[in-house]
Formats: sequence, structure tokens, C-alpha cells
Amino acid sequence: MLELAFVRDHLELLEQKLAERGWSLKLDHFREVDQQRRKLLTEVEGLKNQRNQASDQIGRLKKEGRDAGGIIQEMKSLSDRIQLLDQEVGQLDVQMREVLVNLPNIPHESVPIGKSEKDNLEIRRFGEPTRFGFDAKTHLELGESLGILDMERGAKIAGARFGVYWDLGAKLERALANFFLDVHVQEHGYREVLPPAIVNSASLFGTGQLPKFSEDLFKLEGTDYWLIPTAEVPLTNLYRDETLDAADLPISLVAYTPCFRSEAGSYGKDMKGIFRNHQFQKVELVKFAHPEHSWEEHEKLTHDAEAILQKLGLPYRVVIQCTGDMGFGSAKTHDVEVWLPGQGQYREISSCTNYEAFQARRANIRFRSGGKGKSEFVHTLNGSGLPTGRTWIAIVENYQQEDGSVLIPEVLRPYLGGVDRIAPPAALKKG
RNA sequence: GGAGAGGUGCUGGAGUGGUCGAACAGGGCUGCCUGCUAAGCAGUUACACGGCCAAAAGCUGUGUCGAGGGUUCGAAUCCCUCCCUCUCCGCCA
Repeated sequence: MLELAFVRDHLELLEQKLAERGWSLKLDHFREVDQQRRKLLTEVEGLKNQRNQASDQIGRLKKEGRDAGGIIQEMKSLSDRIQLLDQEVGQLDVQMREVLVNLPNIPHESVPIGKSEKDNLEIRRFGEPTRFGFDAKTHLELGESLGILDMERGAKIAGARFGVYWDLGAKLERALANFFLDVHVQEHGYREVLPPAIVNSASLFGTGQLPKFSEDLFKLEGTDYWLIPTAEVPLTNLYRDETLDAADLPISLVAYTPCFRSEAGSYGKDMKGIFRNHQFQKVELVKFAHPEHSWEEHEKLTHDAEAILQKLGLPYRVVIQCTGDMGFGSAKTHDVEVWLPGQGQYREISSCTNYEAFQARRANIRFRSGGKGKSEFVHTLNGSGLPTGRTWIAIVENYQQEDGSVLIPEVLRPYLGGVDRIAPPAALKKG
């Protein structure tokens, strides 16, 4: 959410910036509503002032045992008028809020202008795309032949876009989660959190998923409970309606949670295997930063996610999402894209975003120096560090061998009880 | 799930219709006092959003006593709905 005063004073700039994001938006209606609202607000506040003074007077008169009937009569009509105006102001508030709440964030100046992901700007690479002397298989082919991934039974017990890991497939995912958490806690200074995987609508509003994107979410019937699409939601909302101490910033949190997405509107896309499932698990990084330092923190956050891929020896590149590709609340997003030999392309594995104060305004997360002075909104940031499912894919595809087995990267072996290779059942029998 | 008790400022805790944004105590801050510290004395101390002002300071208005509605000239106080916490019972990984 943008600041009302800012929107009011920068309507033209805003229309231009939103156009760069592919939004065509006329805000003159907003201007009218705003002016009308302020006019009525001034009026009703003046009347309330009269009423408050009269109330004091009535109280005094009654205490002295004198008659206050005359004033009370007068106040009746005044109160009716106040009630009427309050209602009008309330309606205008709703209209203004509707506009504000549905406005996306303004892109940072360093964000490239573009229409789609094709216009994203690559800023760095690590490693080279993995090449094989044989035809690379997909994670689905490898997973099924190794007996570690089972989409058929996932479909049976739940439906399309659900998978089941077996044996070392399950253990690999667990190893990844532990490895990620350990690295971020021990080497990058994050605090580990285990939040609920169900949140209320106020939380989803705070991070910007509601009201605009409810169709992407799973809601529990007959309740105000929603399954989280990412741990960003519970983590960022931990400090909703709180004022933090500036000395505690930046606050860096990490959590491993399941994530649930309805994937409405993505029918047919990425249907093979577990790349785009309704449920996946993810280690998420969230930061609360002082506005003066949020861009440094954004760089750090991105590097924290990259560090994982480097340790795993997975080739990747980092791109800046262009204005047409970036998310609703983002001021700037770095996409980390890992090389997937099964698809022959780089695919998103982490989006590291600085929201600036966009979420903080919605969620009312402030900070103050030493409990003194005026409070300000913090800047919030988040990114995956990393999704265990997509990393699972990347490992299986990049470390596949000609015989269909998969080598385990060195750093993961301690987490897998020393296992260095996932071999097909047949090979196991022979060996 | 059933029964009961509660939710007030940084904290504890008063307050059941009228100078209540809120007694009192603690804490914080400022000053005085003081070898140092502690104690003592005096003062001060919520937040949000508007308006005036070039701006800051300052002045000023409105709102906020879990949330939202209602009654009333007037609500922390009365009524309704919801949320949360605690105690006991039941159930349960």
C-alpha cells in the first residue's frame, strides 16, 4: 500500500509508473473523492468539537443540579447531522481504500522497464549449464526409475499436482531443509522460526495476497483460515501492529514450512513432476530493515540464497525482474534461476524482493529509535532460501549419471547419513 | 466441545453513563540535591490521523481503554456480535 499523502501529491507520476508496470489506471476519480472526503471530514470534526464542548457543559450543569434540557435538545439535531456526515465520510473512505489497497508498489529506479520475463535483466552467473555425454533425463523420469518420486499415487490420494517422495527421495528433501536452515542460521545470522501454516485473512492482507489474489490461495471452508502460500506471510506478520526498536534492525528470520498454492490460471503449465505443485516445502528468508539500509539488505538476502546453490555446486544466474514481470508489492525483485538440464533452461528457484514500506504500511509494522521520537514504517524483504522441492529437482537433474543414478553433492552427504549416490533398484540388487 | 472469569497506557492496577486520555503505584526522561551509587525533592512521560505554519518548533481538531456494531445530548463504563487469554471438565497427536 502506498501512502495516501504520496498518492494525493503524485497522481501523474503514479499513472506513469503504473503504466510501466502494464497498468492503465486513471486516478482523477480518486482526486475528486479525496477532496470531497477532506471537505466533509473538516466539517464533521468541527461539529464533533461543538458536541464535545456541549457535553462537558451538560456534565457541569447536571453536577450543579441545573437544567440542561435546552442544550440536550440542540445536541440531538447536531448528533443526527454528525451521524449522517460520518456515514458519508465512511463511504468515501471505503472508496479511497479500495483504490489504495489495489495499487501495486512503485518500481525502484534501477528496475528495467519491460513487458514480460523476456525483458528481465541478467546481472550475474555462477557456473556453466551442465552438459552430459548422453541425453539428460527429467527429474520425473529419474525420480520414477529410482523409485523415489511417485506422482501416480500422489494423484490417487490427493489429485493432480501432488507428489509422493519415497525413501531417499523423502530423505533428500529433509536433508535439504536441514542443510538450508543450518547455513542460514549458522553462517548468515538468521533466527529460526516455526510458524503456523494456516493464517487469517488479516495476515494475507498485510503481505499483499489479499484482497486481490484470493484465487491463488486455498481457504478452509467455513472459517477465516487460509493455507499459507509461503512462509513470507506468517513471518512478516509476526510483527504486525507492532513498533520495533531501531536498534534491533535488521531482523532476519528463516523458516521451513509447507506452502500451498491453488495454481489457478496455470493449467497445463509445468505439469511434469513436482515443479509446480499445490503443496511444496520451502525455506524462506524474511528481513525487517531500516529504510536507510534495506537495499544493502536486499543484496545480502540475494547472496544468502545464492550461497546455497554455490555450496551445492548448482549453476545459476541472477536476473532483475523487469517492470512488467515483477510482483504486486515489489519495489525490486532479484530472481535467482537455477539451471535445469531436464528442461534445458534456467528456471526460477528464488525471488528476492524488497517491498520497501509497501507491506509495512498494510501490516502496520513500525520502528522507533530507543522508544523515542516519531515512528516510521520498516522495510520488509523476503526471498526463498531455497524451496526444497525445486532444489530437489535441480540436484537430481544436474547430478544425474549415465546409468540413471544420482550423485549426492559433498555438503549434503552428512545430512543423508553418508549416502553419496542414489542408485536404481536394479543396480542395488547387482551391487 | 461444555462451564466460569477476564481483556484498560511501557508495566501493575483503579475506574459501572458526564470536565476520563483515564486515579494511584512502578518504570522512563529532565532538573535539583549529591565524593560515587542509592535514596530524596520537583517536573515530565501514549499513539494515530487531520488543520494552521514555507518548514521546524509550536498551537489546534478528531479518534483510540481487545475488534466491530448499537443505545444516548454524551460510552472505558449499558446492550449485541466476534476475537483472544486464564481456570475447571471432556476429548486428543
